[in-house]
Amino acid sequence: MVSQAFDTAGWPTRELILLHASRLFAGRGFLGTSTRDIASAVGIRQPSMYSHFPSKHAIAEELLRRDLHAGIEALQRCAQDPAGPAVQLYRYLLWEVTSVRETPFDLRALYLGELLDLPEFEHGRRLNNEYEALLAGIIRSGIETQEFVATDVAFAQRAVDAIILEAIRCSGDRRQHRILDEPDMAAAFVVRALLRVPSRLPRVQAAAHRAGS
Amino acid sequence: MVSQAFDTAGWPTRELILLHASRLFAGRGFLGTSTRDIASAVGIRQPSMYSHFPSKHAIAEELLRRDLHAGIEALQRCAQDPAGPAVQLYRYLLWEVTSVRETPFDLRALYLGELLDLPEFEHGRRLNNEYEALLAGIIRSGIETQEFVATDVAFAQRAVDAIILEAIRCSGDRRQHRILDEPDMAAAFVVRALLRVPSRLPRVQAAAHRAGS
DNA sequence: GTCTATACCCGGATAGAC
DNA sequence: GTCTATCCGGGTATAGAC
Repeated sequence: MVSQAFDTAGWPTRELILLHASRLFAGRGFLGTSTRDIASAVGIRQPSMYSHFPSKHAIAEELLRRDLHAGIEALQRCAQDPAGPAVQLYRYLLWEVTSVRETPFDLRALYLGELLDLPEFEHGRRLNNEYEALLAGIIRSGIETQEFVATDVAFAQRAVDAIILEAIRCSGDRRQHRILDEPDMAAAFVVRALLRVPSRLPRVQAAAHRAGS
Repeated sequence: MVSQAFDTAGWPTRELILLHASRLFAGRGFLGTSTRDIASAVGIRQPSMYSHFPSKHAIAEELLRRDLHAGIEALQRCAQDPAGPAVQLYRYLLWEVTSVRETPFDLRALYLGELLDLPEFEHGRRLNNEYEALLAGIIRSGIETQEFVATDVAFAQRAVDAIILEAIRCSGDRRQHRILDEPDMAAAFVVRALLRVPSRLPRVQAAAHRAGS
């Protein structure tokens, strides 16, 4: 777990708190990380954090909010693509896995741990539901137009989520490069499993890479 | 999160500790669950736990050890099947998802949270590596015999892991029945995505269900 | 094996000087 | 905005009676 490789010179303290908190949460969980750990990673004293965030909870909430807003926007954008559900889904997965690879934040704790189950993260849960509904919409339309196999929508959505979450898991290991967090591999795996005619995959890929990716 | 539905009458205290601890870990994480919470769920006082386990860590370790031993055994058994890698993988997934559905323990925190990253769980990490090596072996042989698509072994293994982990995630929600934790759906999704000729899936399924499932 | 009592540390958060 | 000092609750674990 190297997790640096980003130039943090000149970042405002508030951003540094978000950055280091996300990485500490990833390693020890939200509840396992203390505000003292975060402050010490940033290089300030523990009470100074409270000039930037009213509570530890607020730090995680902002990380969640930023990430889910970006995901929801990307999904809405992809869902408008006239090339149909398979290309829409492929494009979204490319965007998501690329974004996970490139963000300086480590988002693992937000979705893999207990965080979203804690009662105080009601707002994050609402955003997450909105996100999942958009994803389910693309999948449903693919099943209805018979571009995808006739499978249970909820099941297919879970399977897609599973691959996205695994990409998030891998992003923590910055040792191994380009495994599941290789955007085209992840997107191809999912779309191939869903396409009614899997041999159409190369055409879907080509369409997804054409135009404003 | 209802999580009961099992008759715990007559269970020894030690087993009750494991049961309730697993469920509390699932909801608040290992580090977020206190020994007081566990004791109170079992119906004893907090120090009484130390007659059964030398530490909180030892409780999680036993849960890990039991689950990984069972998984490793099942993988070894499936890997000997003469019907080939696709059937071996399909059978193993059936076993795994069924086992996740039926166990009274809630195993989510063991694999989804920070637990395996904590330094004190070195033994669990070793077992987990052994488990993953066996799974990778089946996948590798499928790629070598060209029953599976020519893909990166590590990538395919991650994808299979992703689906198993999602089944574990779903098992917590005992509200929604039979979604990703429907054994045949999970197994079919994975094997279909890996088969070089996806139309062979029905034959693989039939073979997997024949004989000592 | 279970209890009460307790040691001792570390958690989040606040007050108030600079 | 950052600091020192501090409050107070809750954490794991142990001692020792029953």
